[in-house]
Amino acid sequence: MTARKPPVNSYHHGSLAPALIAAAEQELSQAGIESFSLRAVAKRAGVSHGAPAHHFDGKNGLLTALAAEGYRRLIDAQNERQKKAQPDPLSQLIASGSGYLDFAMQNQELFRLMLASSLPDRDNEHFSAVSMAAFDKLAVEIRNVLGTDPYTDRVAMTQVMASWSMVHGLAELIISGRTKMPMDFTQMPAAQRDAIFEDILLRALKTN
Amino acid sequence: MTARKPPVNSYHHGSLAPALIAAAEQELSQAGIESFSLRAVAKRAGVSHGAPAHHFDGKNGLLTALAAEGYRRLIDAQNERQKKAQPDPLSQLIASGSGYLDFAMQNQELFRLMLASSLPDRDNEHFSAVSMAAFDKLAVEIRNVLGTDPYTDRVAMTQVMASWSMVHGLAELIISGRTKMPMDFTQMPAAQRDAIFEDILLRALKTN
DNA sequence: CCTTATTTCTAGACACTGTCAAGTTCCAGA
DNA sequence: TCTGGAACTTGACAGTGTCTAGAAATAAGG
Repeated sequence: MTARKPPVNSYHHGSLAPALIAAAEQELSQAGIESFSLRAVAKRAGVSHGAPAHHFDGKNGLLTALAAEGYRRLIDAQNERQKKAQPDPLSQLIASGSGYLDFAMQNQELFRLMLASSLPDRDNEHFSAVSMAAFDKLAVEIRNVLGTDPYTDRVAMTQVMASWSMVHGLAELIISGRTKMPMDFTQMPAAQRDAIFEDILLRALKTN
Repeated sequence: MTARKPPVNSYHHGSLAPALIAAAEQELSQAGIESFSLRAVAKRAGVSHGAPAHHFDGKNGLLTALAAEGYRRLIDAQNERQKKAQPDPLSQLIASGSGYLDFAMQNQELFRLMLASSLPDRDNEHFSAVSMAAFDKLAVEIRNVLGTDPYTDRVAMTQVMASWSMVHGLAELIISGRTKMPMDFTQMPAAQRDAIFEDILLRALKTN
């Protein structure tokens, strides 16, 4: 239960696991998912090529842990936006979506790993817990807007799916560079971008 | 300019390129993008492991050609839906979206290759031509609904982005199995599914 | 303090991958 | 018939993830 001792020699690192996660994130953002290499991560962390497998049970295990960490930071990014927004339910929902887009644009490869890749093990305990927490967050926000609980009301759950689809689709199109030609959001003043995002995200709501 | 002769011997296949594309699609749908293997494609087509590289200039080349073929069939799937729909612009737009979802659900790995992977070379001539054709199709449908051209009118282009985001996000969430818990579209009567899809897709439209 | 167990990490081997260069087989035009 | 070039094979290469055996360090028990 006590904290790990600091590294005292060159053989035993002391706390390799978090160091490997950090190295993996650097490697992921620079090399991309498709050419992500376990051995490159090991080299980056200064350990032998077999070390990561011992801590994370293989490549998929490391990517699963990294993706779980990503979900925590996705929720952080959403909370960050919501703190600056008006407290009414609708503003909070829009802010949540804006945070989703912030995270996607600032962590493109990590976002793709979390949501568009089949490499992470979705049955993993930590991963499914934190990804369900992200989903729950949206469900609560929708409930606050509509006044009905998505988990019991089918109309509200359809609203959840619509909102999620909209924000997720927009994120995917942006980070894959597919919006560059029609309207390049990444080269746009933040205020203008936010306004368009809000316009688009609001459409997912069926309030009548 | 004459058609290729049929294969007359075992050395020269005669028309290996399309055979490799077909083999690649089988391999893709069964193994998935992440573990797609050029050599497995070669084995499937009954040729040596170096043959595919000669025709498609490497793995990326083959996947690029396959993704381009996928776009053609995506457009086919959309047209198929539209033929059965009412001729008014709004019904045609919805049908186009439904065809998009049909294709995604029936060709999950191919869809992911086309739209969520960075493996295909998006600067490739054929690929960019056919993917822009798919985009143009949506732009025309939006123009028919709104009466203004997205390429000159910013509001209309925002409408294009919203519609695309919505249908694309929904497709991604479905094929990655992320809608299974809240509402499992794949285990649903087609009519009910279509109705929900229409409900969701219509939200992207801002008609007031 | 010494011995023993256990965890952490290394090192080597294995099968597999994509790519490249060189060689073989076949076709087509002169 | 000859010759150039296209189609395809073959072998080699560096790189990958995973597995196993072993070395190095810490922790536990006497």
